[in-house]
Amino acid sequence: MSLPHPNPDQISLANVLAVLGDQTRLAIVGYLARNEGVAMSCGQFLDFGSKTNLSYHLAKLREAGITKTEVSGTSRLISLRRGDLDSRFPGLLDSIVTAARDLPLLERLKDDG
Amino acid sequence: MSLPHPNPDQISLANVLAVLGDQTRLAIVGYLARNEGVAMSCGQFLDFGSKTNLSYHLAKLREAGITKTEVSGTSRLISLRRGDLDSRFPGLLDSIVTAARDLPLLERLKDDG
DNA sequence: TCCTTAGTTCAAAATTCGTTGAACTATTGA
DNA sequence: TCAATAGTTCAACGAATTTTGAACTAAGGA
Repeated sequence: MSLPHPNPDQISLANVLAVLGDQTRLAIVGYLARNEGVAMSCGQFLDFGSKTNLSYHLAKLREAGITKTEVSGTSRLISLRRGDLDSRFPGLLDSIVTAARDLPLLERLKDDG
Repeated sequence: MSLPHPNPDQISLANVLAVLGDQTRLAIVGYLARNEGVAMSCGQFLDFGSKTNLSYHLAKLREAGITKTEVSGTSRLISLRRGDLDSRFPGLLDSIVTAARDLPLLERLKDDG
C-alpha cells in the first residue's frame, strides 16, 4: 500500500540501464518524457500490455528510481523523477529519451506533438 | 572464427541499455572508455570474472554493437565503437561513462589516471 | 614439432525475468 | 450499502540469462 521509492543516492546506474533495457518500459518512459507536466495514470499505458503486466513494469520503474508514483483517489499518478535522475546521471535521461523518440512501440501512442 | 559485428543501423537502443545494465559489462565499458586509444585484450579484464565468463560478456558487448573486436595474432583487441554509438545515440555513451566513473567493480582496476 | 598462450564453444545448472489469470484491496459514486 | 473503477498481489509457467568446467582451436615461440 505504501509505494516505496528509493532515495536519490540509492538509484543505481546499472539498475536504471537494466530496467530501461526493455521495450515496454522504454516506451513508457518515452511517453512520460514526451508528456512531462501532464498527469499520467497507469491506464494510459494499456496499449503497451495488460493491466497486470503494466503493474509489473511500472513497479520496476518506480523501484529503480526512474518514476514517482503518487496515489490519487482510486488511481495513481506517474511521473519521471527528472530532477533526481538529472543530478545523479547528468545527460543520461535526455540522451535516452531522444534516442527513443521513434521506437516502434511508442508509435502506437503518437497522438501528441 | 569470424567475429560478426552489427552495422550501425542495426544497433538497438533497448539492447544497448540491456547489455550495459550489468555490473560486469558496465565495468568493462568504463575501463575501455578510460583507456580509449590503448589496445585492450580480453585478459585485461580477468579481475572482472573467469576467462569463460568474460568471453560471454565480451561477446554480448560486441553483438550489441558497443565494442569492436579485432583478431591480432593469438589475442583480440577490443575497443569502443564510439563513433557509431555517438552518431546513433548522441550523448548516451558519455553520460553513461561519466556516471560509471566510480562504480565499485571499476575501483579494482584503478591503476591509471 | 611440441608446448604455451589466448580465447572460444558446448552443455548443464542455477537464476532471474516477463507474462498470465484469478483473487484481492481501496476509493468513488449512485 | 452496493456496485463499479483502478490497480495490486500471488502463484505458476515458460523463456532468457548467467555462470561453470571441460574440451576445443588457432597462433607463436623454443
